[in-house]
Amino acid sequence: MFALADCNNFFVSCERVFRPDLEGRPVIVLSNNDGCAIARSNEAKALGIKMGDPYFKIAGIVKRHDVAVFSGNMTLYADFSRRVRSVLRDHAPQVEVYSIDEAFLDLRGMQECDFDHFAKHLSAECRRLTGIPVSVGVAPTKTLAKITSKLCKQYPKLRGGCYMHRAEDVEKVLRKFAIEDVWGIGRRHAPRLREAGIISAYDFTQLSEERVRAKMGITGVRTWRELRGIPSIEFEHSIEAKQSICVSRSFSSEIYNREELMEQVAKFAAMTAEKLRDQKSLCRQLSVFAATNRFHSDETQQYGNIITPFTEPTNSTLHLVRAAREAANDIFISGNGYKRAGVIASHISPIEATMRPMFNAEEHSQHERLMRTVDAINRSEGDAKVVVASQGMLGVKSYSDHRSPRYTTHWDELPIAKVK
DNA sequence: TCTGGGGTCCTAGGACCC
DNA sequence: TCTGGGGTCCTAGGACCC
Repeated sequence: MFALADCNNFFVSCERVFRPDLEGRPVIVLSNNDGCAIARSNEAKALGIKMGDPYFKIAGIVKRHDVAVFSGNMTLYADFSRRVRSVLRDHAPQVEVYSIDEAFLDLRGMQECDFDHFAKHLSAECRRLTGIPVSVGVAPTKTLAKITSKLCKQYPKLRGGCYMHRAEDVEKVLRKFAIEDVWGIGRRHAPRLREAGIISAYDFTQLSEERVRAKMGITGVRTWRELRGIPSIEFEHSIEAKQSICVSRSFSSEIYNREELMEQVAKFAAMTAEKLRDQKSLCRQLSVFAATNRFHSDETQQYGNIITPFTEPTNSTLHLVRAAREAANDIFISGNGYKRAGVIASHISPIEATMRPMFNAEEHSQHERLMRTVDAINRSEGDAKVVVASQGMLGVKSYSDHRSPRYTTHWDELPIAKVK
């Protein structure tokens, strides 16, 4: 058996932990730059606010219904995510962290277990110890566990946990489960399937394997098998290092100045280098892009993209910032307004498995020490205390007008600290 | 005025090799 | 006119996820 533990309306739930007055009220959390709604309380969903709705388009609803609005506070959410994971690890033999708000549990080591009781108990423990409501679905495959956890959200009677395994129960649930809501059926295939009369998850299971393979390839077959109760998606027991690392942002307003674009991109490169060092990796390639505002169709459009290979694998802020600035300089065209930019590190390998450079060994080790020292200072004194000068002294050019305090990680931001 | 960010896997086709 | 066969590696693009 597998379980999926899924935090309900996660970002909203994090905000509510320190704002219990918002219980029962519509709440949304916005993406970077206060651009789109990326998390909604049930009350906000009921008002018709959709995932990804631009904030300016729902401003009317927000005002009329007094919706509480928050800018994304990723530091806070990451800390709550860590707390929930810690509770999960205390209750299951194996945990696979799937996203910031979801984790699979491998329960194959727990043969003689009342899984329904287990699911409800785990949900209650997460709530008690972290304040976050979590839905726990247990089923014979990961895909079915996903569906089961959605049931928990739909039916409060299940008290946050449910075990689904009997064939007749599975069939009953799948008959009512819309095909487009199945994990692995995306926006591309769902309409095609619907046209072919495949409306429910159950309909999909009744197709022949050959037909599924022909239409959707091996990934479709996996989903098909999982819905039929045959585990076909691996449980990932260990966290692999990322194969690519990307830092990108939209800006609060277009950038028309060459040096300003170069500084912004340099910041992204510095953040990328830190992430590489955090996972003890090196990269052999950096790709830099900068794009104009795609929503302004009357203006000159550009999507500039430059790939820089490194002769030696690196995770040095100095190397990445230099490459990023040069690329941004080459992409920049005077007169264009850049609304979004980013960098992507790829061809990533672990530091351990990488050959030491044959030349410049001395310089290389000094460089490593410098980066270690910078990381140590920034960890203890707060982010970006030490930066490369060519990043500029300002932050990323973006709005976050409704950000809550980082209650659990930044003491100085607590409301009480400001009272004195 | 205002429209998110960060990943993975699969597949087809080209380059290249013997 | 005729113009092998098979294998690997790499890459770009598509589809999916939260």
